[in-house]
Amino acid sequence: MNLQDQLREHGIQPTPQRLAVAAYVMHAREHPTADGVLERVRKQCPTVSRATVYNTLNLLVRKGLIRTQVLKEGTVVFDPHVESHHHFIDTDTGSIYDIPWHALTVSGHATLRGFDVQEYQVILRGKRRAARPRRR
Amino acid sequence: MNLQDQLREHGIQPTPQRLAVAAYVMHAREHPTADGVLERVRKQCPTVSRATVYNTLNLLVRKGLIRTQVLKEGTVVFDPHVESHHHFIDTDTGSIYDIPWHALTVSGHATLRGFDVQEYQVILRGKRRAARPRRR
DNA sequence: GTCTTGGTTTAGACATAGTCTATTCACCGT
DNA sequence: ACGGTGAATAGACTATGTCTAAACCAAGAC
Repeated sequence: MNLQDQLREHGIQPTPQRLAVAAYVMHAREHPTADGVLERVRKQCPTVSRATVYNTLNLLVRKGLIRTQVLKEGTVVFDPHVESHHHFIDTDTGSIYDIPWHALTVSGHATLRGFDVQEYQVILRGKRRAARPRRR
Repeated sequence: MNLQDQLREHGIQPTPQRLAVAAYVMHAREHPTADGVLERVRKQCPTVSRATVYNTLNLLVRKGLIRTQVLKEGTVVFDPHVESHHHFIDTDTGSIYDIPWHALTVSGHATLRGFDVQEYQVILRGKRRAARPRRR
């Protein structure tokens, strides 16, 4: 399905600016910040304003196409991966990696007295290990 | 042990301003922000500057007396609880609660390919349940 | 074709979190 | 009293994010 129809299905009028923002953020792997999206989108659409990018990102969040995550100091990051998953943060570079939901198991959250847990995630911090050399 | 000696033990010259900041933040239960600490400390020490509060908080973090946590949008919060623990965030009020380390168990983090996990915590979100009425 | 209308985009003002700098202040040893 | 070291202060500065008012644009009514 093309992006234009995907926006329309969620009740979002597809404009060139919104398409540019959505095209980038919905396929981003690096958990961009709003100003990161702005910078990137301006390469293709140099007249786009900051307000439009912020408005569009918030709109995409309200419509459930992307999520925000509080993982960096001082700024929110956007994540096109809307299903539950965990995050690993490289303490050297600040890079954020998605960890699949089923890679980790958390127990005990259902029996916490006085807390009605609706969602949770594990935040891991450490160093990215060099990928093991692939055998030919 | 009194606070003054505690600061000195960590190589921090105790000044009235630093004592006021430390006295508050080291016993705070509500995970205050820097500006929250400023506001509170000014009640007792109205001439204290923003820079001093920020400097002191950062100093206490560097010396290991408190920690920062990235749990709120747009701002860091301070936590006097320096040992590993988890956090529950009330989605209605934004209040943050500490969850003891042993209340939850996470498995799978040791076998993640390509990630050298040094620390982790679980972030839970939901609603605080009314405390069960205490029997007299 | 022109007018109107509703939603969109824009620039810039505003708000808040946090850092930095230059000056002033306070304490200590001489 | 004097000088020096570190701390505190006010205010400038940067960055993230929101808000507002005006300009813009596309679609339908005439």
